[in-house]
Amino acid sequence: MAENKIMLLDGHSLLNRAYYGLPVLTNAEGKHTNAVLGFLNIMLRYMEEERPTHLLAAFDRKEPTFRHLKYKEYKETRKPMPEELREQVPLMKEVLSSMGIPVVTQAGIEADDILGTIGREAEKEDFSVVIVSGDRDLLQLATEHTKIKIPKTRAGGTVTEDYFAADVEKLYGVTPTEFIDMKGLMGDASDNIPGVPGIGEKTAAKLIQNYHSIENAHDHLEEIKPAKAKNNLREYYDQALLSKDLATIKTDCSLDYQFQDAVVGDIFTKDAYHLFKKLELKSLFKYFEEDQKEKNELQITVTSDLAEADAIFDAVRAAGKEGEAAGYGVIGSAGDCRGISLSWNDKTALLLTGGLLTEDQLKDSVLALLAAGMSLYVLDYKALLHFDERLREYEKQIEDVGILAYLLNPLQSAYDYDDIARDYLDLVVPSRKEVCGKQELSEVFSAENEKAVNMAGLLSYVPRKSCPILKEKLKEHDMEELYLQIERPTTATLYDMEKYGISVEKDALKEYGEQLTGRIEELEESIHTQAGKDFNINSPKQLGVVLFEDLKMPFAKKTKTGYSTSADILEKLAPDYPIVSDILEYRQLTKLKSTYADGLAAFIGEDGKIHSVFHQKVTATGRLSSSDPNLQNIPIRMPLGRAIRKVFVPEPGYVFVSADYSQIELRVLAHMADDKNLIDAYRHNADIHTATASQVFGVPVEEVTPLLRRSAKAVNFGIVYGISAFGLSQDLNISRKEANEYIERYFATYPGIKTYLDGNVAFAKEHGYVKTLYGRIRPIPELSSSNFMQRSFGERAAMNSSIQGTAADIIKIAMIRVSRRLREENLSSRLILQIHDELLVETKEEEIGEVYNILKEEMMGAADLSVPLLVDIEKGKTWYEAK
DNA sequence: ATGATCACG
DNA sequence: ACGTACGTGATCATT
Repeated sequence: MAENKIMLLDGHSLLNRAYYGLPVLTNAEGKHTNAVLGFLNIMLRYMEEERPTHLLAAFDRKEPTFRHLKYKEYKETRKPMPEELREQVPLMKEVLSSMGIPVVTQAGIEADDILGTIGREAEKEDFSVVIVSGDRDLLQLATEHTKIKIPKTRAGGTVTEDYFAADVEKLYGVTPTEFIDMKGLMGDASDNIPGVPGIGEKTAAKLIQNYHSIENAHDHLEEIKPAKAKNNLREYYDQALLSKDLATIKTDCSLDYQFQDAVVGDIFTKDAYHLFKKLELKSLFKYFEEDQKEKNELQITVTSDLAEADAIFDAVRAAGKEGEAAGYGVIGSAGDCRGISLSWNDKTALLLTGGLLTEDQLKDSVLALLAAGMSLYVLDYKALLHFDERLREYEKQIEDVGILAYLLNPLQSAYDYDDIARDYLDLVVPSRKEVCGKQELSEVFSAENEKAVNMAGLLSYVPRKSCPILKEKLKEHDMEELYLQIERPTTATLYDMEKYGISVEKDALKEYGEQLTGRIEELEESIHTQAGKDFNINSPKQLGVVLFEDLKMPFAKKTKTGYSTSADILEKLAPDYPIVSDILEYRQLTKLKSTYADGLAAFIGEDGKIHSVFHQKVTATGRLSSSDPNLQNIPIRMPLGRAIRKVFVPEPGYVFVSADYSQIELRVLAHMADDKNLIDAYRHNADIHTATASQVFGVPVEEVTPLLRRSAKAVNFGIVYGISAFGLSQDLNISRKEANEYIERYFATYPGIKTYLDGNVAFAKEHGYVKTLYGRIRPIPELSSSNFMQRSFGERAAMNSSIQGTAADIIKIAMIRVSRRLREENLSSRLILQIHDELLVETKEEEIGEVYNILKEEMMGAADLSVPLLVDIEKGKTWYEAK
């Protein structure tokens, strides 16, 4: 018969260790989960290692006191537990209970004593015992049959120290019992055990090795060698005995528990699964997979037979006639399509290409479903437009569940089928990565690959099942109009921009890069000469050492890993050190070379164009983002960088027309805050930074100096970012006190702004999110943090998000209307880029006038605010000239 | 994979 | 006392 083995967990100690070992982690609701996750990881690992038959956790009854906190004279020395950890204690107990693991707590008995008592009782019952704790105090409980496991976080991973009695003796030279006496002598500051003054670890170990107990040592007081130890032991004998008592873990408490309850069963229960799901402990989902598999496995019909496919389309169409919608997904992409996935009623089918069934046939059949009035639910509408752009004609019959999920919570990192299944269907399914690895589904797909078939089925099953749920939630949050009027129509616009791309003059770009290389080599040599040695200038680490150690420059500021060598620090040093100016220039040029000259060149396609990707489900605020390459951060501020825009050119017969909103965020703020003063300034078409300077600093407009204007501009920016004195002081290189005065004067000038921002933060604290003018939400979990820094961040984000988000909403409206006008008026000009507050239109030369009008009208008219939305328009033969 | 840095709005 | 401006993506160095 297998031996019984019980594993005892020191609840608070492990939670504490896990909390400090892992970075902050929260779920979408803002619940902190890092300690819970860390605890579970340690627990699961040790269960694997030890294979215990029994398992339980001990917690202190009340506050996560450490031992002896009840002695109030020591209380002050103990730091209070951070709120983020405190809130995880009840959570952890709930998690353990859900896994069927007993949580033992008892009034007036500390966790240590619970562990000690149960450990000894278990030994008596012939269990082998494993006690897991982050606290070395527990070592006194080690015996021949009781092992103490202490997890330690070291350089990323967790390493474990295992101690039986013999191991304790080997390490300290004393038995576990003697360990208590040793501790009584040396004390423990972190545990508030006073010990004997002047006796540290060395002396304590020697005394106990010789005399085996404090009492016996005291009996042989005269023999004790170092006079200091002798005298102190005499003088502090009572304190030593008290300390010993404090350090002793009780093993004879009266507890209410039964070994039977601690028998390890299936810990991955349905309850645990739901709790993990709520907490978004994604890394643990895999443990449930085996159990859940049967429930998740879809009944999928797989066919590439033409007649069978027709029958399926007929069935889908029939469901459509009944008012049902179908889920739709594609295996592969245009020109490389392995098949499509359809879900309707409770059926799922894969129609594979091959034989008589072709990609075009499948596309046509799906289009026919739409033509018959059927609605389709999809995971990624833009991707499907790339597959078959005729779908755009049926936009109103297509729902993009990825977008819906993004609107409901824009903070998620992904909105793939598995994320939506998990979040809205309570379904844990293998992720894309698990099924395909680094490859595409179309590459690994075959009808025999069960996992791939299942995943392909999910591509239509998940959107069909989840869409009604998502739409209901969208309604609850009043975001239906945002979705229908703004988000859904935006998708096709982005598709168009991706498809058209932008032409780039390859040779000019190459020459630009070569020009840079020449200067970079010069600088590199100069820097190495001045430094007196060769080093990698691109390595902040090496650079920091050269500047602040070798050359002993001042203003050394540390980052986590070394000295900060950021531009704002280097700029302060540049006037005094020529090498620093060279480094700054070097940095600038290598950035241009690697990211732009070389980086962009790698994306030029056979058509001579760059087709960047626009993301609609990425940002927290509702802005778009761009990648592969990012065309929203092409240089413009510095002349040399700006020059790269010369290589972006329109197609022959076209010019670029660029239209950008003038200070849209500040105008949005003026409107939303309804601040009379700021609204007035905009209505009078004032230079807003000058007007702000004049009012804030109390000087007539004519007397506003460039410096004052610059300061006012920084304040205006700061307001939009969620003002902070520190941030402003950094930006303007002034003292924090001065920055504070600027801010106060600003708020005195524009009291409506202050009221609005405060109100926004208050709303966010109450609801956990902020809203834009068009109802878009941005959750801000940091606001409930007890950590000052995080909470402050949350407050700034609350102030900024509704402004930035509303501006983003407005620009999307403008984009939709501009592309609609261009299309409806049968113009050849097309919208090709959006850079947050700017639209770039590749404009046929004969259409310049019309395009100007369309841009002005639609951008200015995109929103009806209490201030005018001004738009600056320019045209040019390159992007450089159009700005 | 993560952090530092820097390009843009 | 705490230590930062808001929102992105790309690159390089380093673990």
